[in-house]
Amino acid sequence: MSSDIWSLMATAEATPDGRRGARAGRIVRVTDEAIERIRQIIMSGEWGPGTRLPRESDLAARLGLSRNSLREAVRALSLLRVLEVRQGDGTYVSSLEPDLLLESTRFVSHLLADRTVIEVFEVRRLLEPAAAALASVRMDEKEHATLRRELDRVLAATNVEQLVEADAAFHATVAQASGNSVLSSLLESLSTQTMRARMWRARLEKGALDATKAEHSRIYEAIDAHDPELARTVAAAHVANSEHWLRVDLAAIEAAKPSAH
Amino acid sequence: MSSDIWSLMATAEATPDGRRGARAGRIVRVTDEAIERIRQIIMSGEWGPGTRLPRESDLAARLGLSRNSLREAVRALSLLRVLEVRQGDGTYVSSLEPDLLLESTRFVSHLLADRTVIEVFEVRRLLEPAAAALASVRMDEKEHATLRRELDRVLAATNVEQLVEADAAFHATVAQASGNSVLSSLLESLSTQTMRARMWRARLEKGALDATKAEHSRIYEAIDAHDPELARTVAAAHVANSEHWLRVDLAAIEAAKPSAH
DNA sequence: GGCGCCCGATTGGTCGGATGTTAAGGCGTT
DNA sequence: AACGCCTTAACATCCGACCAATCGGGCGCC
Repeated sequence: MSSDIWSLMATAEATPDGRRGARAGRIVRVTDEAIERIRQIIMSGEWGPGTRLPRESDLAARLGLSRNSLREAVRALSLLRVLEVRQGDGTYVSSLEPDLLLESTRFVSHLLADRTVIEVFEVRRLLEPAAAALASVRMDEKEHATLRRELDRVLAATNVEQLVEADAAFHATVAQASGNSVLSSLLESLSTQTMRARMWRARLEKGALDATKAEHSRIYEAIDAHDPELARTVAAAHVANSEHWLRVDLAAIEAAKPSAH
Repeated sequence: MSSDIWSLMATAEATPDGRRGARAGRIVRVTDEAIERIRQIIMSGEWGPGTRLPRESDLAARLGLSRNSLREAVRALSLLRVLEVRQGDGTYVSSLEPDLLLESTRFVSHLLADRTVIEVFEVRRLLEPAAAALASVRMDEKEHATLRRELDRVLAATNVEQLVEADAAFHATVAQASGNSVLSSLLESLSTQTMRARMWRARLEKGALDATKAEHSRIYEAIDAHDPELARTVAAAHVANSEHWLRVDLAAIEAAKPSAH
């Protein structure tokens, strides 16, 4: 029923002999239990952002497992940006800011299959216009100047590499100006470099470069005019067009394949 | 500039003596390098979904590190649902389906601070109406009957636990019926149990139970009528109201706190 | 043919130790 | 007194080896 598998993990106390309570016959790996225990401690507030954890051997003793197994748990939580390990110093709870935590989403989004990349794009189509609309009313003078520079870089770019880089920076600036860090982090996580490269490659080949650059100008102008509805509209149009070029590239790849049976 | 820190990791070949190329003086932990190497191998297509990896000792040798360090890397990728480890059998690449990969997002969303939970909700407000609209035109007869049952469970629920459970199931059904697995996975990841419990608790205390149940009925009816615009509207209203009750609960918690300095 | 036992393969977990890195405090110089 | 160097203790990093738990398949027995 409930799909929150982590919540189902046993949270039984570690017994003195190091064995864990195998509730209902379900065996639990000590490392997974440690991961869950640490998460619980953080969620309980006992360890807030920036807290320094006990040193590995002490924490291993407290959780009732070996240092090596604990290290597996710490490494996993470190990849999720929940913990921050500094060699020679100690292990700390990260700031737990959304942009940090949602980096893990970026990590896995690179691994999505071509089929699901289209679905990712449908989600972007929902988020990007909202971010542009928010940015148009919240953006201050400083961010404004930055966006103008990013736009100029997009307009000046000529090859795929430059285009991808400038395009990413432009959209990141808009997203961050939305004032919603979850929204901007999610948006950045869902926009991978490979995806961007595909789109720009297709556009270059089909001679759609100037049209796309013009779309960026329209977004900038709408935000510059503090017009949220216009910003929403032009951003939506831009994403829809981007999706089109992604499909073009995907179709080209599909056609090039020898197509198994 | 570029925030894709993983891409910046050195991908130098492991040298015979096990040391890694410390390019530009930057030290790289062997485990982090192994994580990146494995990701690269999967992205290259050499290891597709379901592929069985070489056994730990062989893979450790190939990547030029010890079995213990490799296990840290495997454990981390296992938490991200990229790898699937079966004791006594072997380690496999997971299906890499979005619902699996995005579970990591659910894991970290539990750790977001109260302040950012509001931001999460603003994102849900963007996604939920779209999911309802999609569901209203794509949902088939079977899913339809399921949704009807889930609605009845919501209407029959009386305490917070039942409400949270039934509510989660109802919205999950709608999201999955949208036909976009990325959208539904993201939506589920952003809706934590604690968040739901807070909202329902506030609604129970303020006597807003029947009104909220009616909102669920409206959503069901709109989908039943295959009316996407109506579904979008009632879903948006529902999320907006939910956000209101979340704010009520957050304010109550804030007021209860002794307020530091 | 079907059932059950056994064995090889593989991951799970632990231990002890050698090594490199870091922060902090003491000490000398300026 | 202020600054910079050096020592030292604390800590994470990494390794090799060992045994336990588990799974899957093969073999033999019924």
